[in-house]
Amino acid sequence: MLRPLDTLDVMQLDFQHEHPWDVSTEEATAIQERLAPRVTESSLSGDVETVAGIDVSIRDDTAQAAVAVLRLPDLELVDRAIHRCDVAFPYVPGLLSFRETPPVLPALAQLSVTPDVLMTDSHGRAHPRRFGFACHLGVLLDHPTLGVAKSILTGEPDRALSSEKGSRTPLIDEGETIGGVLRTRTGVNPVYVSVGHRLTLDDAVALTLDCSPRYKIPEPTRQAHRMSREIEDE
DNA sequence: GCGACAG
DNA sequence: ATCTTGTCGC
Repeated sequence: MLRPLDTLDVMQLDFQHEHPWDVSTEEATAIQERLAPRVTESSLSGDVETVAGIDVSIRDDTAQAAVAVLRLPDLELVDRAIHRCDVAFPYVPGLLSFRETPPVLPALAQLSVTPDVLMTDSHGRAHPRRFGFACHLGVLLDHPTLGVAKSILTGEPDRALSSEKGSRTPLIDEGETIGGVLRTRTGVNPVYVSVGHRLTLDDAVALTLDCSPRYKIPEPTRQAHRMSREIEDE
Protein backbone atom coordinates (compact mmCIF):
# COMPACT_ATOMS: atom_id res chain seq x y z
CA MET A 1 0.00 0.00 0.00
CA LEU A 2 1.43 3.35 -0.99
CA ARG A 3 1.88 5.70 1.90
CA PRO A 4 0.01 8.99 1.61
CA LEU A 5 2.03 12.18 1.76
CA ASP A 6 1.20 13.02 5.35
CA THR A 7 4.20 11.19 6.77
CA LEU A 8 6.55 13.37 4.75
CA ASP A 9 4.77 16.66 5.00
CA VAL A 10 7.22 18.99 3.39
CA MET A 11 4.57 21.68 3.22
CA GLN A 12 4.55 21.84 6.99
CA LEU A 13 8.32 21.86 7.16
CA ASP A 14 9.77 25.28 7.69
CA PHE A 15 13.16 24.27 6.37
CA GLN A 16 14.53 27.74 6.91
CA HIS A 17 13.97 27.21 10.60
CA GLU A 18 17.00 24.95 10.94
CA HIS A 19 19.32 27.48 9.37
CA PRO A 20 19.37 30.16 6.65
CA TRP A 21 20.19 29.18 3.07
CA ASP A 22 21.47 32.51 1.86
CA VAL A 23 24.85 32.03 3.50
CA SER A 24 28.53 32.38 2.77
CA THR A 25 30.67 29.33 2.05
CA GLU A 26 32.14 29.65 5.53
CA GLU A 27 28.72 29.66 7.14
CA ALA A 28 27.59 26.74 5.00
CA THR A 29 30.59 24.72 6.11
CA ALA A 30 29.84 25.49 9.75
CA ILE A 31 26.22 24.43 9.30
CA GLN A 32 27.36 21.10 7.85
CA GLU A 33 29.65 20.49 10.80
CA ARG A 34 26.83 21.28 13.17
CA LEU A 35 24.29 18.99 11.48
CA ALA A 36 26.60 16.07 10.63
CA PRO A 37 26.25 14.42 14.08
CA ARG A 38 22.52 14.20 13.43
CA VAL A 39 22.94 11.59 10.71
CA THR A 40 21.88 8.15 11.91
CA GLU A 41 22.83 4.83 10.38
CA SER A 42 20.37 2.12 11.31
CA SER A 43 18.79 -0.71 9.35
CA LEU A 44 15.72 0.08 7.30
CA SER A 45 12.61 -1.20 9.01
CA GLY A 46 10.21 -3.14 6.85
CA ASP A 47 10.08 -3.62 3.11
CA VAL A 48 10.90 -0.83 0.75
CA GLU A 49 8.01 -0.43 -1.64
CA THR A 50 8.90 2.90 -3.23
CA VAL A 51 12.09 4.81 -3.98
CA ALA A 52 12.16 8.45 -5.05
CA GLY A 53 14.91 9.49 -7.44
CA ILE A 54 15.86 13.14 -7.07
CA ASP A 55 17.77 15.32 -9.51
CA VAL A 56 18.25 18.97 -10.39
CA SER A 57 19.18 20.52 -13.74
CA ILE A 58 20.34 24.10 -13.96
CA ARG A 59 20.22 26.39 -16.98
CA ASP A 60 20.98 30.07 -16.84
CA ASP A 61 20.56 30.34 -13.06
CA THR A 62 17.22 28.57 -13.18
CA ALA A 63 16.92 25.23 -11.47
CA GLN A 64 14.46 22.51 -12.36
CA ALA A 65 14.14 19.88 -9.66
CA ALA A 66 12.53 16.56 -10.47
CA VAL A 67 11.32 13.69 -8.32
CA ALA A 68 10.43 10.28 -9.78
CA VAL A 69 8.84 7.77 -7.42
CA LEU A 70 9.28 4.17 -8.57
CA ARG A 71 7.77 1.02 -7.12
CA LEU A 72 9.89 -2.04 -6.37
CA PRO A 73 10.57 -4.56 -7.68
CA ASP A 74 9.08 -3.64 -11.05
CA LEU A 75 10.40 -0.07 -11.06
CA GLU A 76 7.14 1.31 -12.41
CA LEU A 77 6.63 5.06 -12.07
CA VAL A 78 3.93 5.72 -9.47
CA ASP A 79 4.34 9.45 -8.89
CA ARG A 80 6.33 12.40 -10.15
CA ALA A 81 6.86 16.09 -9.50
CA ILE A 82 8.72 19.04 -10.99
CA HIS A 83 9.61 22.39 -9.48
CA ARG A 84 11.39 25.28 -11.15
CA CYS A 85 12.97 28.27 -9.41
CA ASP A 86 16.01 30.53 -9.38
CA VAL A 87 19.23 29.26 -7.89
CA ALA A 88 21.05 31.48 -5.45
CA PHE A 89 24.02 29.46 -4.29
CA PRO A 90 26.95 28.74 -6.66
CA TYR A 91 28.41 25.31 -7.28
CA VAL A 92 31.13 24.72 -4.73
CA PRO A 93 32.51 21.19 -4.30
CA GLY A 94 31.38 20.04 -0.87
CA LEU A 95 28.49 22.51 -0.63
CA LEU A 96 26.15 21.06 -3.24
CA SER A 97 23.20 20.81 -0.85
CA PHE A 98 23.05 24.58 -0.51
CA ARG A 99 22.48 24.80 -4.25
CA GLU A 100 20.08 21.90 -4.75
CA THR A 101 17.98 21.57 -1.60
CA PRO A 102 15.87 24.74 -2.08
CA PRO A 103 14.57 23.60 -5.50
CA VAL A 104 14.05 19.99 -4.37
CA LEU A 105 11.88 20.51 -1.28
CA PRO A 106 8.98 22.19 -3.11
CA ALA A 107 9.06 19.38 -5.65
CA LEU A 108 8.81 16.76 -2.89
CA ALA A 109 5.92 18.72 -1.42
CA GLN A 110 3.93 18.13 -4.60
CA LEU A 111 4.00 14.35 -4.29
CA SER A 112 0.79 12.53 -3.47
CA VAL A 113 2.60 9.55 -1.93
CA THR A 114 5.40 9.30 0.58
CA PRO A 115 8.38 7.44 -0.87
CA ASP A 116 9.89 4.93 1.54
CA VAL A 117 13.42 5.99 0.59
CA LEU A 118 14.93 9.02 -1.14
CA MET A 119 17.83 8.60 -3.56
CA THR A 120 19.99 11.50 -4.72
CA ASP A 121 22.62 11.71 -7.44
CA SER A 122 25.21 12.88 -4.94
CA HIS A 123 27.20 11.73 -1.93
CA GLY A 124 25.91 11.28 1.59
CA ARG A 125 28.56 10.51 4.17
CA ALA A 126 31.20 10.19 1.46
CA HIS A 127 31.95 13.86 1.98
CA PRO A 128 34.81 15.83 3.56
CA ARG A 129 32.63 16.65 6.57
CA ARG A 130 30.50 13.49 6.24
CA PHE A 131 27.49 15.58 5.30
CA GLY A 132 26.79 15.54 1.58
CA PHE A 133 23.51 16.48 -0.08
CA ALA A 134 21.96 13.09 0.69
CA CYS A 135 22.63 13.61 4.41
CA HIS A 136 21.37 17.17 4.41
CA LEU A 137 18.11 16.22 2.71
CA GLY A 138 17.64 13.16 4.89
CA VAL A 139 18.25 15.04 8.13
CA LEU A 140 15.96 17.93 7.19
CA LEU A 141 13.11 15.56 6.39
CA ASP A 142 14.17 12.95 8.96
CA HIS A 143 13.60 10.34 6.28
CA PRO A 144 15.66 7.39 4.92
CA THR A 145 17.99 8.69 2.22
CA LEU A 146 20.99 7.43 0.25
CA GLY A 147 23.39 8.99 -2.20
CA VAL A 148 24.60 7.46 -5.47
CA ALA A 149 27.30 9.51 -7.19
CA LYS A 150 29.15 8.96 -10.46
CA SER A 151 32.50 10.17 -9.24
CA ILE A 152 34.47 10.55 -6.02
CA LEU A 153 34.47 13.75 -3.99
CA THR A 154 36.80 12.45 -1.30
CA GLY A 155 38.31 9.10 -0.33
CA GLU A 156 39.58 6.17 -2.38
CA PRO A 157 38.52 2.59 -3.15
CA ASP A 158 39.88 0.05 -0.65
CA ARG A 159 40.92 -2.27 -3.49
CA ALA A 160 40.55 -2.71 -7.20
CA LEU A 161 37.11 -3.91 -8.25
CA SER A 162 36.47 -7.05 -10.30
CA SER A 163 34.46 -6.34 -13.41
CA GLU A 164 31.32 -8.30 -12.51
CA LYS A 165 28.05 -6.69 -11.58
CA GLY A 166 27.63 -6.61 -7.80
CA SER A 167 31.37 -6.33 -7.15
CA ARG A 168 32.00 -3.84 -4.33
CA THR A 169 34.70 -2.48 -2.06
CA PRO A 170 34.68 0.11 0.71
CA LEU A 171 35.34 3.76 -0.08
CA ILE A 172 37.94 4.81 2.50
CA ASP A 173 38.84 8.28 3.71
CA GLU A 174 41.33 8.87 6.50
CA GLY A 175 41.01 5.26 7.58
CA GLU A 176 37.24 5.44 7.75
CA THR A 177 34.68 3.67 5.58
CA ILE A 178 32.55 6.49 4.22
CA GLY A 179 30.74 4.61 1.46
CA GLY A 180 30.96 1.84 -1.09
CA VAL A 181 32.31 1.51 -4.61
CA LEU A 182 29.76 -0.58 -6.47
CA ARG A 183 29.68 -2.11 -9.93
CA THR A 184 26.03 -1.95 -11.00
CA ARG A 185 26.74 -3.35 -14.49
CA THR A 186 29.38 -5.78 -15.66
CA GLY A 187 32.24 -4.07 -17.43
CA VAL A 188 30.98 -0.56 -16.66
CA ASN A 189 32.50 2.06 -14.36
CA PRO A 190 31.32 1.76 -10.74
CA VAL A 191 29.10 4.17 -8.84
CA TYR A 192 29.77 5.49 -5.35
CA VAL A 193 27.11 4.72 -2.78
CA SER A 194 26.86 6.23 0.67
CA VAL A 195 24.47 6.63 3.58
CA GLY A 196 22.35 9.73 3.63
CA HIS A 197 20.23 9.10 6.71
CA ARG A 198 18.36 6.36 8.56
CA LEU A 199 19.73 3.34 6.68
CA THR A 200 22.95 1.31 6.58
CA LEU A 201 25.54 1.18 3.85
CA ASP A 202 24.47 -2.40 3.14
CA ASP A 203 20.88 -1.18 2.78
CA ALA A 204 22.08 1.51 0.40
CA VAL A 205 24.10 -0.93 -1.71
CA ALA A 206 21.26 -3.46 -1.88
CA LEU A 207 18.77 -0.77 -2.91
CA THR A 208 21.10 0.57 -5.55
CA LEU A 209 21.45 -2.89 -7.07
CA ASP A 210 17.69 -3.47 -6.92
CA CYS A 211 17.20 -0.22 -8.78
CA SER A 212 19.84 -0.87 -11.45
CA PRO A 213 18.75 -3.93 -13.45
CA ARG A 214 19.60 -2.41 -16.80
CA TYR A 215 21.74 0.71 -16.48
CA LYS A 216 24.73 1.88 -14.50
CA ILE A 217 22.65 4.67 -13.00
CA PRO A 218 19.74 3.51 -10.81
CA GLU A 219 16.35 3.87 -12.46
CA PRO A 220 14.81 6.38 -10.00
CA THR A 221 17.69 8.78 -10.45
CA ARG A 222 17.77 8.19 -14.21
CA GLN A 223 14.13 9.08 -14.58
CA ALA A 224 14.45 12.10 -12.33
CA HIS A 225 17.38 13.26 -14.42
CA ARG A 226 15.35 13.04 -17.61
CA MET A 227 12.45 14.86 -16.00
CA SER A 228 14.71 17.60 -14.68
CA ARG A 229 15.71 18.32 -18.26
CA GLU A 230 12.21 18.41 -19.68
CA ILE A 231 11.45 21.82 -21.08
CA GLU A 232 8.10 23.49 -20.53
CA ASP A 233 7.11 27.07 -21.19
CA GLU A 234 4.62 29.21 -19.37
C1' DG B 1 52.34 27.01 -3.75
C1' DC B 2 50.06 22.87 -6.35
C1' DG B 3 46.53 19.69 -7.34
C1' DA B 4 41.78 17.81 -6.39
C1' DC B 5 37.19 18.92 -6.52
C1' DA B 6 29.50 15.44 -5.98
C1' DG B 7 26.53 18.41 -9.63
C1' DA C 1 26.10 20.63 -14.24
C1' DT C 2 26.39 22.35 -19.38
C1' DC C 3 28.04 22.91 -24.46
C1' DT C 4 27.22 18.54 -28.41
C1' DT C 5 27.84 13.88 -33.21
C1' DG C 6 29.64 10.45 -34.31
C1' DT C 7 31.88 6.48 -33.10
C1' DC C 8 34.72 2.61 -30.96
C1' DG C 9 33.78 -1.66 -28.48
C1' DC C 10 31.42 -5.55 -25.93
